[in-house]
Amino acid sequence: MARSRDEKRDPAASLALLWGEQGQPKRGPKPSLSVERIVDSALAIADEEGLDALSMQSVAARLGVTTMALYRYVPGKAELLDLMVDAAFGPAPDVTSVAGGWRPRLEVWARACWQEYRRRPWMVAATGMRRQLMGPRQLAWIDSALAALSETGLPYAQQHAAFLLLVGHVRGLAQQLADDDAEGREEWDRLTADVWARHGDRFPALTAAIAGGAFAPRPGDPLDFGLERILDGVAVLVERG
Amino acid sequence: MARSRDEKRDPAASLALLWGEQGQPKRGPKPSLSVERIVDSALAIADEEGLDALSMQSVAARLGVTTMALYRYVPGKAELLDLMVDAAFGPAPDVTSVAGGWRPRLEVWARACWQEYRRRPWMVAATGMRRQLMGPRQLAWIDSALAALSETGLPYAQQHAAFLLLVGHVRGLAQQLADDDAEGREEWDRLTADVWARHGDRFPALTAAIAGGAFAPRPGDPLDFGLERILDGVAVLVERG
DNA sequence: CGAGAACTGTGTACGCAATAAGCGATTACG
DNA sequence: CGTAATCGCTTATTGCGTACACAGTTCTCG
Repeated sequence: MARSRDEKRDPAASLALLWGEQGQPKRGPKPSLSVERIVDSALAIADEEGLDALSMQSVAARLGVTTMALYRYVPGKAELLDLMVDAAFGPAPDVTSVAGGWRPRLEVWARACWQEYRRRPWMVAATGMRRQLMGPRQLAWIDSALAALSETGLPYAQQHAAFLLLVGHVRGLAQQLADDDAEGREEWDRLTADVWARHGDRFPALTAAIAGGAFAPRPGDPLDFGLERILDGVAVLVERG
Repeated sequence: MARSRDEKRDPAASLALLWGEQGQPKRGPKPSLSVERIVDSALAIADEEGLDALSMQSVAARLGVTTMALYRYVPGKAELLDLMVDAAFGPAPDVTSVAGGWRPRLEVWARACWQEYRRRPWMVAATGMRRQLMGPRQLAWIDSALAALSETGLPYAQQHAAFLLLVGHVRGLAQQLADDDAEGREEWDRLTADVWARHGDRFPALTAAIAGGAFAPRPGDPLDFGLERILDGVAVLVERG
């Protein structure tokens, strides 16, 4: 029930690849490829042409080999995606060097995370479809955030919950804005306005909000509002503690 | 550039379908299907077997027609998904009847929204891949939340931002827990523990958190923590007013 | 040094998915 | 009644993921 998405995926194999735990072969011809080169090509394709353009064939073509050659290095597309997801993020920010306690550190972390999602918009779609696998990069980011949170003195359970809250905000925003810079934006706005003219009267609160400019593009980083609210909320909890 | 996901999608057609704006035919044989029946079948398949099992063929088979028959009613799979996403949510909660001002109302709203996501875990994946389209159900939910938020007296822009924050939390949590009740959970934990034993020393904060039980399953609704934090944060803003 | 085992990239082929095009049957309007 | 619109269906195309077997390459062991 509802778990079919993992049916063709081998998490153990992904993890082994992720942590470099496959002993390299002793005999046989020199490999002309490597897992790393394959992942790099896949990332390049996703960056340049979007996730839809990512296929075993497109990756192979970019590397100048046959499609099936990839299967000597990677069990299948699902596992390749696992590797991409972990590799997509840059190195985790070193938050311990930020002065001012947990709050500014978390802020720096959140902004860095946000930057990564903005840099690779396809990540939202890629991770939305599969359970997250614990790769080295992923863990480094988590570790970095938890390091900042540990200074709150909150119980560990609440630190974890706060972390999830923060990531949820970043990811949610990334999804919200995933296509906002794209050229389809205009058509979208036109269509929405059209729907609006036709049926707006059925939604009074929304009508008022639109009239009040709630949906107008605003200057500044869209991350800010939620970030401040969340940290305020955590601060309330810390002080109460 | 990263917009390929919409390349094969006709948002105008989706909207027309969503709002029932396609004049019904005058001549020709009686249709044996309807858009509604198709969407219902598609929802049933997604609910029972997951998003991966959703194909034009599976929908058609469930309805006892050929695959191509569906194309008389729906332009393509992308548009069918648009319809599913809007139809997946039940009617928006009537929040105006909740006593106590904006805070309890928003809380009720968020919990209702959370329930909907829990009921249809595939929604996270389905909406993660495509820009949200404004369907009637969708708009009703948004309207409901904005109605509650309008009582904060905050500027409309901030009401909107607070709304996004709340949805982000709900969605983020839904994704986080999407497979948690599934039978694959055990293998997952085993693999993660294994990775942990091998490389845990590289992540001190994470190690401490795990030792402190940060990742242990906890009683109570996982939504609560973030919900309270967010509302606390908004409350700070309101009082500061 | 020579044999075979381990490993490489490749060619071919299968099955599934989305969907374009065209066919005969059906039905309301003029 | 005829004709145009519309139905569901058959057939064919395209692209995908991947199983399988083959031929060449390199290391290890006898």
